[in-house]
Amino acid sequence: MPKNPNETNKKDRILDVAEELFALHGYDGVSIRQIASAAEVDVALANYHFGKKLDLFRAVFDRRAQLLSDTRREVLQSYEGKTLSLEQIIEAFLLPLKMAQKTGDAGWRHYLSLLAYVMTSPVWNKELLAKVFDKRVNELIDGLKIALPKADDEKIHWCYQYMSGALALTLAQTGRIDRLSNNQCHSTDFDTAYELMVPFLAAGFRDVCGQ
Amino acid sequence: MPKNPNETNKKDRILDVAEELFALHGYDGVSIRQIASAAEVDVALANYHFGKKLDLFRAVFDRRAQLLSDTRREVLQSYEGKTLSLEQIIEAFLLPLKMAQKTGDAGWRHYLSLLAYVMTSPVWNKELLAKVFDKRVNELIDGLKIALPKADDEKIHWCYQYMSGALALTLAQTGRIDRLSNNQCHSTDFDTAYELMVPFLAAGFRDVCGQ
DNA sequence: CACTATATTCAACAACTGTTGAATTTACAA
DNA sequence: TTGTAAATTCAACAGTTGTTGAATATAGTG
Repeated sequence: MPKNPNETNKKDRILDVAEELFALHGYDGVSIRQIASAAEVDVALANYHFGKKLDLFRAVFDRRAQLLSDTRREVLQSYEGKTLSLEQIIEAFLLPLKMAQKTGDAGWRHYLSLLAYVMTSPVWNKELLAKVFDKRVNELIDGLKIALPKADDEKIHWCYQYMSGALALTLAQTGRIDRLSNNQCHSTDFDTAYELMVPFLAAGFRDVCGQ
Repeated sequence: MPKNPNETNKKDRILDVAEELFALHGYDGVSIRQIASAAEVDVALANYHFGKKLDLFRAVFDRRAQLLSDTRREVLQSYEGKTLSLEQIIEAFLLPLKMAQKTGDAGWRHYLSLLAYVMTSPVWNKELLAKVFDKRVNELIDGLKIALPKADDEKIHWCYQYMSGALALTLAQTGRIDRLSNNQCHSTDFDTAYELMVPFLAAGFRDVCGQ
């Protein structure tokens, strides 16, 4: 029985299950048979719909990546013309945290964990992130340069990486913060993570990148 | 021919090669045969020295983990009695960045990438980090509570996670900052990463955690 | 030298991997 | 109903996986 009883479409079921398992165990940690089995589907069906395993992985990644990148563009365009504040740029970058809580479904949570896996992997990083996200990211960095005019490029890029890392570890939902805090904090609490991360990062940017 | 021509000990060669390959492709992305082949060693030898694949992975992780945790303890003990400043706590946490540059060898760089892999993985995180690192980490968090007396525990734990993420992505050395900056910045430049990360994080902590 | 423990290799196992072609079922339009 | 394309299953392939037991080599000791 599939987790979402409304989900009778086998093609989508394969994507959903693959998304969850890839996020948890990585690309090489999951076999097509495990995915097919969990989706209650024949092994050959995944191949019929998505081709090779690598193509299935790309399909899983791309499904929500485009939506994420597009939403980021919309957010940035809503400020059209006006100069973006530092906080607004950070909020646009942290948008993934907002995506999951809006719908509230588990699929997005799994996907964001997968996104963290890709962001922190030396191999996937190069292949997958560039295609969909780089254009928006360059816009964000250009915005940072305007919002922090006194900073040189090197400092901005390093601070951007710190921001990216803080986001990635939160998206990963490793459960570590739950353990370290004796269950006072929860990995899945993206609301609190977002509320505190914005001022944390803004203060860091201002301190390192002047003014 | 092994990369380090002085390294004739096959047992150590297996560890070195496994360290590099596990860091790059993850646990499931590397086979024992690939490791043995790269180390120019028979497949069965890895099993003879380290047992099962999982034990080999643990051996690779533990080799430098203990040294890292011990060095952190020494740093913290050197301040014995005195109250730690926020910057000193952050510096103790960012110690891994210092370990690699001190020796300058590639082995540490590979290991830190592996550490990032473990830190960001939902499964390894739980199994490996707790054993060796949790004691020191709790000391660091206690230090943060003293250095930031007005902050409640929840905020400190979240800020700690942001710090942890910023460190992890840097340790991962994904090469993304190199591409985004058009090779102005380099993933392996731990010196610059450290110099800028300390004030960045300190400012974030102070802003979110009062004082 | 002979003895012994350690180190290393060889050959093989059963299980699992991704992938495919043909057969079968289902959905749907004419 | 018949015809047709899409969806799904079945069975099988060649290669790879982790692991092991026996055989051989090496190093060090008496």
